[in-house]
Parts: sequence; C-alpha cells; structure tokens
Amino acid sequence: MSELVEVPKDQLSPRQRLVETAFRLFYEHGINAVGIDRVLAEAGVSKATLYRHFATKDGLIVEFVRLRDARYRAWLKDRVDALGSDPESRVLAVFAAIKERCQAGDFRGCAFGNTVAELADPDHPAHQAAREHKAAIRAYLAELLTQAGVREPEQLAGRFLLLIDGAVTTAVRDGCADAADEAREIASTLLRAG
Amino acid sequence: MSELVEVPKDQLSPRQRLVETAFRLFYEHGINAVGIDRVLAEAGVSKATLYRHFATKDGLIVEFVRLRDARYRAWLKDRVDALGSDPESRVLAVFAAIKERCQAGDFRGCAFGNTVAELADPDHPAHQAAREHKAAIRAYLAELLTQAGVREPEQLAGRFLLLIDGAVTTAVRDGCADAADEAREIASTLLRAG
DNA sequence: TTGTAATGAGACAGATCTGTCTGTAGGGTG
DNA sequence: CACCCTACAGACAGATCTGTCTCATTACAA
Repeated sequence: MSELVEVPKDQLSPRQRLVETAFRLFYEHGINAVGIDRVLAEAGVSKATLYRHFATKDGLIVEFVRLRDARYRAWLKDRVDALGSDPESRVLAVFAAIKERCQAGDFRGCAFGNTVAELADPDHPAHQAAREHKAAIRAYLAELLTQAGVREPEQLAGRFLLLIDGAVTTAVRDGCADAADEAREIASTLLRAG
Repeated sequence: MSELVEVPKDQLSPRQRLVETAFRLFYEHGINAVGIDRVLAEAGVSKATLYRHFATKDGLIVEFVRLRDARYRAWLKDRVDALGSDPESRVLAVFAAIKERCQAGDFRGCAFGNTVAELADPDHPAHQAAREHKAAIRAYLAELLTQAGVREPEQLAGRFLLLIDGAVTTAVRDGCADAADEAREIASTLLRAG
C-alpha cells in the first residue's frame, strides 16, 4: 500500500468532490496544465458551485496542497508503524516507505516541491501550505529520532528531510526508486556517525 | 559571482536572442507561465522567425534546458576552481558553490527539476535533456572524487548529487541557503566514513 | 405545502494561448 | 541592378483559460 488513499466520490459533497478531483489531477498532470473545466467535468460539479466554495482557482490549489499534506502524513505514519518495530528500525523505515512511494504507479515526485516549482511566486498561499507540510514532516522525523535516542534529533531531522527530498527528486527524474536506498544508506551512516 | 552569466542581446542572432530570453523567463516564471508572445516581445523577434527556427514551443524549451545545462556546468567548474585548492577541498567546494547559487538574487530552484515538475510527460524531450544534465554533473563529481582518491567515486558521486538536489529543493522552498551547509556536513561525514 | 438554500447546466465575456499566413523591408551576392 | 534569404510586423484562426451570470431543478426544513 504505497498509493495514497483516494475516496470514492459517491456520497461526497460537491466541495469534497472538487478537492478529491484536484488531489488527483493537479498531481498527475500539474496544476497549470489542468484547467478548471476539466476538474469540474471529472468531479461532476458545476462551475457556479466551484466559485461559490472558492473565490478563485488558487483557493482550490491550496485545498489540494492541504489534502496532499493530510494524506501523506497519515500514509507515512502507517507505513512506519508497519515497517518498523523498535525505535531504531522505525527511523530507517521512513526510507523504506519513501521507496514504496517512489515505486507507486501514480508517483510523479513530491507534490509540494512540484507546487513550489510551478507557482513561481513565493508568497502564493500554496507555498506557505507546502512549507507547513515540510515542517510537519520534519517534526515527525524529530519525534522518531528522539524516540531512537539520537544525540541531536532536531538537526538530524532536517538532514533526513533533505535526504528524502533529494531521493524523491532523483527518483522522479530517473524513473527509478534506487535513490531511496541511497538516501537510506546515507541516513544510516549519519546515525552511526552521530 | 553566483549568478549564471547572461549575454547582452546586441549583436546576437534572432535565434540566440530567443534562447537567451527563454533562459531567463522560463526559469524565473516557469515554462507554462510564459507565453510565446512574451518571449518574442522581450527578445525583439517576430513570431514567424521563431517558428522558422523551432517547430513548436517545445523546441525552444529543449534549447532552454540545454543552455541552462551548459551555463550551469561552466559556472560550477569555475566556482570549484576558485574555491577549492587541493583535491580534497575541491570536493567540498561544490557545496560552497551551491550555497552561493542558492543565495543569488535570481535563484528559483533547480531549472532541471522545475522542468521535470512542470512538464509531466517523462517522454518530453526536455526531460531527456534534464537527465543528461544530471548525468554530466554526476560525472563531474565522480571526477572530483576520483582525484581526491576516495574509495568508490561513482557511488559517492550519485550520493553527492542527491545531496545537492535535496539542498536546492530545500533552499528554494524555505527561501534560505542553510540547507547547502547541511548538505556539505553530510558530504563531509560520508567522506570520513568512506 | 411552501419557502429557502444549494446545485446543475451552460451561455457568455474577455483574455491568452499556440501556430499559420501574408506582405514588406533590408542586406548581402551574383 | 536583380536576386535571394532572413527577419519584422501583425492579422488571423482556433482552442483554451478563468470567472460571471442566468435560469431551472433538487433537497430539505419549517
């Protein structure tokens, strides 16, 4: 289970159908490459309803990022719980989870990095949401590292996050998940050297 | 000097003016966010001339990536030559150069990663050009590592490239170049552990 | 039943996109 | 001078984009 969970669109409100559809289309094709009309058609929602819930497309983009954030964090936690037993193995299980994600059929890189790349303006609210996501992941890594009893969990969490971002960037470019193994090896070295 | 060199557009051919303008605009605002008309206006070139030199916008995009590749490689080599004296220091000078780049006024992340993020299709010719760029950088890193006499230069080059990609991704997201220092510390640990 | 709020369907405006085409001007070479 | 190639200028087509608006329908609650 390395695919982020999607919810069937029956019994969802129009607003939820919009965000679910954006969740999939914006990630798969890119935000700028997907027009409002396509989101509406695949969500089965009318245009008036979209603009009743969101002032502009940017509002939908922010919700897209927030839902990506929530699903990703829940997914990562689940995978770490499944793949790691003791605190030490849970730390490195993060990289096994990332590898699974890189091998998933719908993998197209880091949704948050892609959003930052596509929306050039750093003041765009979606940028802020992306930064918040990374801060949350970093906090989770710091928690795992603290439980593993490392010396400087906060600093190491930042470095692990850098390794994850590097692995995901490499994996999507090369179409190959091996970079996740490399990141894991580096992380392992850092743990031994710490 | 951490800004990639731009060439004044006097005395350049229309084709060169187009590619130089794309070099700047596609990076600064994103490829999809910049229309052909804007490139034409800022390059001072007519539309018929553009389509005489390139079949479609994609052709210009590929040339944009290729010019980014050439300039970046030349720039990195220059900075490593300037910042590193002996073979060992040259290896870590790469990360000092990356930090300079992250602090540059026009910095907006990795042009090649951004291109991959924006153009979803992995078969797009610009993707191939981006992969070729990373392979060239990796080869350069392997050369530096070989000269420094490390044990497994090819493997370490791949890991250094992962660190660079992670640092650049982090820097553009956070608007702060500190990640380059973190990457340098990790690289230093890998060298000691190797 | 009746009133109200949410939604669907889709026309419409105005802008912008890529790409084609025509016509004209300039510059170098025979 | 005549020829040819390149480039500029810009109209144009056709598609697509975001966002607004009208109107009919549905669902639900008083």
